[in-house]
Amino acid sequence: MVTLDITGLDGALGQRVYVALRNRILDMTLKPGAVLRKGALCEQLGVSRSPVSEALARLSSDGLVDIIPQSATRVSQFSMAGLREDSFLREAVEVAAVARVAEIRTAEQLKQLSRNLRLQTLLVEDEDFQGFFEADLIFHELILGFTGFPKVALAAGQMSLQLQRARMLILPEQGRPSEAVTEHMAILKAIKAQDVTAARSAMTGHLGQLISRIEPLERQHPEFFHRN
Amino acid sequence: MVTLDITGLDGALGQRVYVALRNRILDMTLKPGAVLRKGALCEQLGVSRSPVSEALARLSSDGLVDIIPQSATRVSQFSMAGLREDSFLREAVEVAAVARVAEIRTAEQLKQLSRNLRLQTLLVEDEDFQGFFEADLIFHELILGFTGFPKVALAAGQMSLQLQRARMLILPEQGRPSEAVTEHMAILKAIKAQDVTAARSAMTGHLGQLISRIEPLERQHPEFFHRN
DNA sequence: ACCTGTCAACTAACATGCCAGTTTAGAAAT
DNA sequence: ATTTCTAAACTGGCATGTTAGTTGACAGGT
Repeated sequence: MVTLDITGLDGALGQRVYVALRNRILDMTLKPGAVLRKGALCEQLGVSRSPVSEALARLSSDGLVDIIPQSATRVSQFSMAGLREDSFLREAVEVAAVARVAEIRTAEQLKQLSRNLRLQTLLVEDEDFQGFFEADLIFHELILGFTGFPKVALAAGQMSLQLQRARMLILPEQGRPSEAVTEHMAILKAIKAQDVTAARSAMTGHLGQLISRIEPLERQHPEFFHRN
Repeated sequence: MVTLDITGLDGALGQRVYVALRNRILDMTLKPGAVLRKGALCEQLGVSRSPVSEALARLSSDGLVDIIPQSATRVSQFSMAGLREDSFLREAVEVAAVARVAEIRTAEQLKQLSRNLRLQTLLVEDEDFQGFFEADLIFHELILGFTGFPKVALAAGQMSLQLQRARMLILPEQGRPSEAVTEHMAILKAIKAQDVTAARSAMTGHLGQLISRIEPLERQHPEFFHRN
């Protein structure tokens, strides 16, 4: 039984249920194809069906669950085509963002990115891969935020939901974190130099690494993918 | 009183209510700042509060309405900053899309775009601006679709919701439709020539026209904008 | 005249009962 | 043993009663 808890979250009940379920889906605790029973969720969370229904509806519009009317609600499975689409969209937004940031970045912003990058280096040296994972996310969020457009980070996050979930399946690979740090350094270098073209291609190359590592997952974990 | 009707739409009640309200908001029949009363909507549509609540929740996550907890639900007002963000995001996606389409387009796809463009020319000559408006939308949707990534068109549409609404306020401008057709022709020409760089800059220039025409609206219609 | 505290009337959020469509297991027929 | 039909037990969608938080007006004090 998956443990779910909405204590410690704030906001309305529906919001809390949504966040709790979303986290469990994104960290792959709730596996693709798993059936979500409204009644069971209500009992487990100690709330009524209203907030649960609302949460499931939102997850459905996020593409994280599939609601089959009058039948069942399932955690959505991956489709490689869908993941490629998500990657294309994410790349479109992050590349546009890094291009803008390369033009308008301030000294203070460069300092923040440098600081994050030094942290990444240390975490990789210490082989703290969980910590590196988080620092990696923050590096990208910093760049997205430096566009001055808060919605850009939100949109990129929204489009990357399935990618983030699939990423959980990628086996830790010898030397990959260190490569990623090198790629991040190239991005920062281009931003610092205000070289828009270099920033674009550095980001394109970096993001391309993820989808190319996701591609093999369809053979490794066919049970999580749509039969096509 | 705004007329609302969900007959003629299919799907679940919540879906129909959502579409009906969404259309009224996007065509500016429901004005920014207008209060949406659940009770009134239920009575008017002849449904209970459940599907209406669901619809409002979805509109809220689309950013088309603001739900003030325990208080009221309002049609969201514009913020120029938000519109600039939407424009940035839309540009990121549509430019990436046109770049890809320039590379992979087929002869049949070129034919479809040419056909649409000829239609645009005729509609402008006939001064059928409503018809042109729709053909314009279809031109962009065709390009987005030709990426082979259905989600791209959906994402672009999602990001452009506020822009589409604001566009309704732009006064018909002498000669603008004909200019737009010229810009569309430049885009098609670059796609035909498989000139990725030209396609990107043609699309960038074209989309930049819209936001530059939206900018003056804040002075012309201050009542529709957030006080900042 | 103006600030302040209280209260009534409103709202969205939540709980729960009900209904209709889907699924599935088992019985019946072949 | 296999297929087909049927019915019961699920599910999600809808209606509606209940709760709790916000707001705005009004009364009373300064």
